Amino acid sequence: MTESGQQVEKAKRLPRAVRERQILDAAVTVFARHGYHPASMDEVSEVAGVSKPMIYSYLGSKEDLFLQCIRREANLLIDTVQAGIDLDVAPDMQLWTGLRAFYGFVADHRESWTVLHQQALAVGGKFATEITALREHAIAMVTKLVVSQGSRKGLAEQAEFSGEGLAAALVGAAEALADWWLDRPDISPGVLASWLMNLTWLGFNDLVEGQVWRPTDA
Amino acid sequence: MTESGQQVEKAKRLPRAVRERQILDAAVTVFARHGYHPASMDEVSEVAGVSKPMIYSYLGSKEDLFLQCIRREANLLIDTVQAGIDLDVAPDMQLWTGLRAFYGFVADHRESWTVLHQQALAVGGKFATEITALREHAIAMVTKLVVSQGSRKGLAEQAEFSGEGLAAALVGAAEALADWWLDRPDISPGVLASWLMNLTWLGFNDLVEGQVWRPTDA
Amino acid sequence: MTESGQQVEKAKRLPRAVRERQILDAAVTVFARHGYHPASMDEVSEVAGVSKPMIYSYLGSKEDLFLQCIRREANLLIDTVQAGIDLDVAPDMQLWTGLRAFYGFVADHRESWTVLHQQALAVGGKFATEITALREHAIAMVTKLVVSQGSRKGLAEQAEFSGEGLAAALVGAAEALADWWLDRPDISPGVLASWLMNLTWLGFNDLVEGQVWRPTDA
Amino acid sequence: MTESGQQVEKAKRLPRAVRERQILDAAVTVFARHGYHPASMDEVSEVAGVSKPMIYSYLGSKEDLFLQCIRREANLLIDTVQAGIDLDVAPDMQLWTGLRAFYGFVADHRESWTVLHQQALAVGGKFATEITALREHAIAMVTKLVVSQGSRKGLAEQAEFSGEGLAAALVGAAEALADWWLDRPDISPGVLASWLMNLTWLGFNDLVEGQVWRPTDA
DNA sequence: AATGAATGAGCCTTCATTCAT
DNA sequence: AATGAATGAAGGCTCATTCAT
Repeated sequence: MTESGQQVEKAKRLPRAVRERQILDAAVTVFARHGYHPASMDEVSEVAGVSKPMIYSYLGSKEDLFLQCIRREANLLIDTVQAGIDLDVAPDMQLWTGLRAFYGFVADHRESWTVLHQQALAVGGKFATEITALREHAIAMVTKLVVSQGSRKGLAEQAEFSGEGLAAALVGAAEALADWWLDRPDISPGVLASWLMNLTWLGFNDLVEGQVWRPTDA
Repeated sequence: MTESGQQVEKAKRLPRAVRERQILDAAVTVFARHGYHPASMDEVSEVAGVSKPMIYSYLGSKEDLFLQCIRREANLLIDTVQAGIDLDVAPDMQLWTGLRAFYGFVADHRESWTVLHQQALAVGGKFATEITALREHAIAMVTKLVVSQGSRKGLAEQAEFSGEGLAAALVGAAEALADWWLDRPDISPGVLASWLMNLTWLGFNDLVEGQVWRPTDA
Repeated sequence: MTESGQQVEKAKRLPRAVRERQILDAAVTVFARHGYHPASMDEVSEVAGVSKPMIYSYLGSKEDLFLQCIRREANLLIDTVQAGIDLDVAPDMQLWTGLRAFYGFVADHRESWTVLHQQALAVGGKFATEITALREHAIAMVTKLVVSQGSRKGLAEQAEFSGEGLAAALVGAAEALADWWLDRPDISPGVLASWLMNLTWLGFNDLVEGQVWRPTDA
Repeated sequence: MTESGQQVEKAKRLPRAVRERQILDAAVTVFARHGYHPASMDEVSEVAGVSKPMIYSYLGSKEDLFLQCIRREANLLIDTVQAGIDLDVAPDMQLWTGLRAFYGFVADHRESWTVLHQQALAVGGKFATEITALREHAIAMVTKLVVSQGSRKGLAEQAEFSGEGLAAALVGAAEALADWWLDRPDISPGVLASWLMNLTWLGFNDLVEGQVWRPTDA
């Protein structure tokens, strides 16, 4: 009050775009904290510092709000991973950089990851559809890498294996490791990614025999 | 009438244990159908064919009820898998038989699996704790196999890998594959288990080069 | 307490049918007092001496509740009027007795009449449909009387008049007179009915006998 | 720019009177569409193409707005009917021309009629008072005609009839016929008016000439 | 042993109304 | 003069839980 004429106590009357972001941020926090159903619009409005009618006016119903949270975070995840992949290197390195970017995202956006991974699926309906699409996106990316590696090695796909199945397993392993990681924050994203590479790309048996997969460069 | 004090005229009046099973069965169905929060005690009582006060009298609150569902199904899962593992064979075969038993359980108890895997975690609190314990049980089992295989091969655990981390990833992959499988019922449990063995035990790269892991006997 | 062991303070735990009647009675009162939209379920529950969940459990939503009020009162009105008509007398006397019964109903059930006449139509939707049906029932009854009187007098219906239109006007006049009457309670139902008979029946009789009023010029 | 200080660049900035008319027009439309309570100020502002604060600034609260709608439309109705009556002709012709003008108004201003007849009464309070006044105005006009016709015929008002009651019935019949007419637009206002004249005036004339209908027995 | 009857509490949603620009 | 931004207050509806029979 002595140093600055600027009063901060009333930061009201903000433009719509800003408020919408505030609300979505708050919603992600609250949905991550309680899950969809137990989360109350009251708590969202409180955390956002905005009255409930604004939420309804700007973002629509609770369902709409949740959906927009999911979409925003899902897109952020996709963009982050895609930006982290170096397309000019060998398939294994592409996978590794993608995984590293993925774990980076999880570390930087724990709430987003919680909402996407633990909450949205359980609710079902439109939300599960959205998450399923996200996962299928990931599986498709991994499948492409797997197939391209197969080609490089001059191998036609073996009938008894499903590239998509393997990719689904790999993606599931990556997700599970992310959850496991949440309580062990002292491990770096790169290390996690390496574990997965060694487990799935190289195989446990090779590991046992002393072979280790390592990033060629970064 | 002379031989038995039990009268037949009361089709009701079932012994407590039977009622409790009826109720738990109904609860699993309803929780799998809607998830914990949206599920209503009314629907449980309706599906169980039992009035609501009986549920409260026998099994306690909604939270208690859900907890007992989880525990019953978790124990069933553990028992089923444990019963499926042949302890007299090599570690890889133990893992394979365990996985096969796991997928058998998922196929035979879809509702149980849905409740355990998709719902309980999302609710958090005591429930998540319970599920986490279940998963840690699984991880511990797998870790033991992994370590024992390492010993057989005369290898000290390498510092840069966490047996538990690898096991967590493997368990996660197995769970993810179970979900992926729910929409593709034409694949047999054994085949799913083989995929996982090849992906994690043998490694994708070995696969590509023509090595394939196969069950030695069964 | 000294004179009677009977405690009246807690008249709870009544059978469903009784509660339903209590609730409907209260609802008619409240809807008549405020109209459909401003009426609150809270007030209905308060007037009924019953908690809100019972209303929803027994009668359904606010819309359902209103609809059932309308239907109950409409049927009561129809039954009352029909019971008041002596079918063995001449058409004019049938009309008169019907009107007298109608005004008797309005006098005895002011709230019912208010709900039926002033509120239900204004709300529109299903409710207006219901009221329209009631009115059409009344118009049909009157039309029958009008036509039978025409036949008695040996008159084919004249093309330039619509029996239904005349009946609608007559019914409207009767309703309007009922409203007008609400603030002048010292007039007896029979007198009101006589007024209407003199205004409309005498005119109608002239029509039947071939007299027609026509504009003299324009 | 030299001749006029008014700039053309502002398509907005309309004079207050114009804005008020816009708003009232929109309000009549919206109130006719939904009724008073379900109508929202948002919809009014949207239909009017004017922001909500302007409505409050120019016309006050929702209640004020509705009241001014009613008053404007009521005055329009009164003026229209009064303008349609030829005061130089016989009473029956005056009534007929008045009715014709009334039905002309209903045909030309359905929304106004809906608001006045179906909505305003149901809301009660000030609004019902306003409508009651309108109706009493109509009844007074008709009563005057009725009495003047009685005088022309040299008849003192008979004690057992209330000129006002008869007029109320006639007005009610006219209103009811207007509603009935809304779904049958192929009939001309003049024909409707004729029906009413035949139904009520002929009867009234008999009354004036001493004929009285009486119940034969009860 | 078993249940119909009953409710306190809370949540989603909307609306009339005003403030600050 | 004109409006986007903002909210207090209230209403419909549901649910887990218990009481009295």
